[in-house]
Amino acid sequence: MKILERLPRENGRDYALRVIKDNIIHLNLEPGSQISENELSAELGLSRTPVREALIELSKVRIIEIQPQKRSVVALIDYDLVEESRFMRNVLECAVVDLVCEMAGPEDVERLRENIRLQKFYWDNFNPDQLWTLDDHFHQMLFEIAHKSQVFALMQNISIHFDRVRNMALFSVKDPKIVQDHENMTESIACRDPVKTRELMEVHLSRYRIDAVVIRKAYPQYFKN
Amino acid sequence: MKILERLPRENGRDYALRVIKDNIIHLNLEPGSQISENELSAELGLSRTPVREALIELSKVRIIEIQPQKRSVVALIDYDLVEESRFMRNVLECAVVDLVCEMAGPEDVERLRENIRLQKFYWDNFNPDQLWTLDDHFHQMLFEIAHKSQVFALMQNISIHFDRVRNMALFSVKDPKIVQDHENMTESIACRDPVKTRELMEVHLSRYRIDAVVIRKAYPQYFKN
DNA sequence: GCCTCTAAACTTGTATGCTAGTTTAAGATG
DNA sequence: CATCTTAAACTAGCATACAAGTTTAGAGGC
Repeated sequence: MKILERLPRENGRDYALRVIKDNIIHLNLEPGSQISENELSAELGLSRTPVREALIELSKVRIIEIQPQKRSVVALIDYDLVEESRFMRNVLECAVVDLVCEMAGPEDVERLRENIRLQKFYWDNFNPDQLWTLDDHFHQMLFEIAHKSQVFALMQNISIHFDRVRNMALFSVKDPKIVQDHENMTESIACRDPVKTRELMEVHLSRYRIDAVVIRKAYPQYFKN
Repeated sequence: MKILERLPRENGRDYALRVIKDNIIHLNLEPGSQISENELSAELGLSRTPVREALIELSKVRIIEIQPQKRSVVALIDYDLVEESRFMRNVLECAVVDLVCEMAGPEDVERLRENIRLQKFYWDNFNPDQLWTLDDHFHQMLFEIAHKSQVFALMQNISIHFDRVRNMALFSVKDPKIVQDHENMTESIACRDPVKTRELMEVHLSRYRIDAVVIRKAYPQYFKN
C-alpha cells in the first residue's frame, strides 16, 4: 500500500479514509483481497479506532465488505453497482449541466477553460495523476456553479465504484478522448446550449461503459460477475 | 428522546443510528440542540464507541454538526440543503420512474396497488406513522423495480433533511394529497406512460416546497436562514 | 492416511481510559 | 462592583484492553 503524506490538522479518521480510498482506486488494495484493521493501523501509524471508522464509512457504499467477526475484504468489481453509480452520475450531471447553462457567468466559463488548458498540458506531458485530479475538479466545478455541492459530495461516495473502473480505463484504453469531451462541453456551456451539453455529457459518461469489455479482459480476476 | 426497541442481532452502531435518526426526524432531538455522546450512550445502554460511530455517519450528511473538542449539535434546518436534497430526489426519482414504466411487470403493479390500499386504510384511520412507513416503502419499491436499490440507499442518507421537513408537513398542513399522488402514479405506471408519471412525480415532490412557508411559520426557531 | 476434536490464533464489536482542546465558573485583585 | 486569572468540568479524538465469534492448525485416535 502507498502511504500518503498526512495533511496539517487532518484528523486520523480523514487521513485513513483518504489513503485507503486512494489505494483502492489505484488497485494497490486489490479487489477481493483481505484487509486487516491491525495491519492498516500499523502502516498508517494510528490505532484501530480511526482506521475502523474509515472502514465503516467505506462499507456503507459497499466498496469494502465487513464480515462481522470474520474479516473485511475489498469488494470485487460488481458491474451492477458500477452501472448504478454511472446511472446516478449520468442523471445528476445531466440535470446539473442544464442548470449550469442557465446559471454560469463569464468568470465561471473562464475557470472551466483554464482547467481545460491545464488538462491539455498534462495530457501532452503524460501526467495521469494530475489529469485525474483536473477531471474530478472539472465535474466538481459544474456542481458548484449550480449550487449543488452537497449533491456532488454524496455522489462521490458511490462514485468510487465508477472511479475504480475509470482509473483502469486510463491505462488499458489508448485514446480516452476525455479532454476533448470536456472542451466541447465547456464551449457548449458558453453558448448556453443545454441540449447539446447534455448530449455531450451523456456520451462522455458512457465511454466507461463501452470500455468495460476491454477492461474486463485486462483484469479478469477482479470482477465479480 | 424516544428509545426504540433493539432488534435481534442488530449491532450497537446500527441501533444507535436508527434511534438517533428517528428522533431527529420526529423533532425529539430539536434542531439547534446540543447532543452529548455520554448522554446518548447512557440512554441507549451502550458505550461511547458505537454511539460515536453513528454520530460520525450523521455528520457526513450534515444533519449533525460535530465541532471538534467542543460540542455536537443537531443542525438547524438549512433550506439550501433541503432544496439540494429535494433536487436530488426529484432528478433521480423521475429518471427511475422512466425505467419503471418500461420494466414493471404486472406483479410489480399489483404490489404498488396493495401498498396504496393500505395507505388509504391508514389515512382513514389516521395513523401517520404507518402512513409514513408506507410512503417510504412506495418510493423504495420504485427503485427496486428499476434495479437501483443502492442509489435509493444513498439518496436516503441526504433525504433526512427533506424527511424532517416532510414530517413537519404531515402535522402542519391540512390535506397532504399524498395518497392520491401515489395512486395516480401507480395507474400511470400501469399504463406505461412515462411522461405522465414523471409529471406526477414532479408535482408530488414539489408539494414540500410549496408547504415551506407554512412550516416555517409553525416552527420559526428551527430554521437557519 | 484420514477423520474428529480441541485449543490457539486470528477476526471485528464494544468498553474504557487517556489526551488535547474548549468552556465555564469561581476566586482573587484592583 | 468589575475584571482578570486560573482551575475544574466539560467536549471530541485516539489508544488500548477485553469480549464474542470464526478460522486454522495440530494432536490423538482409528
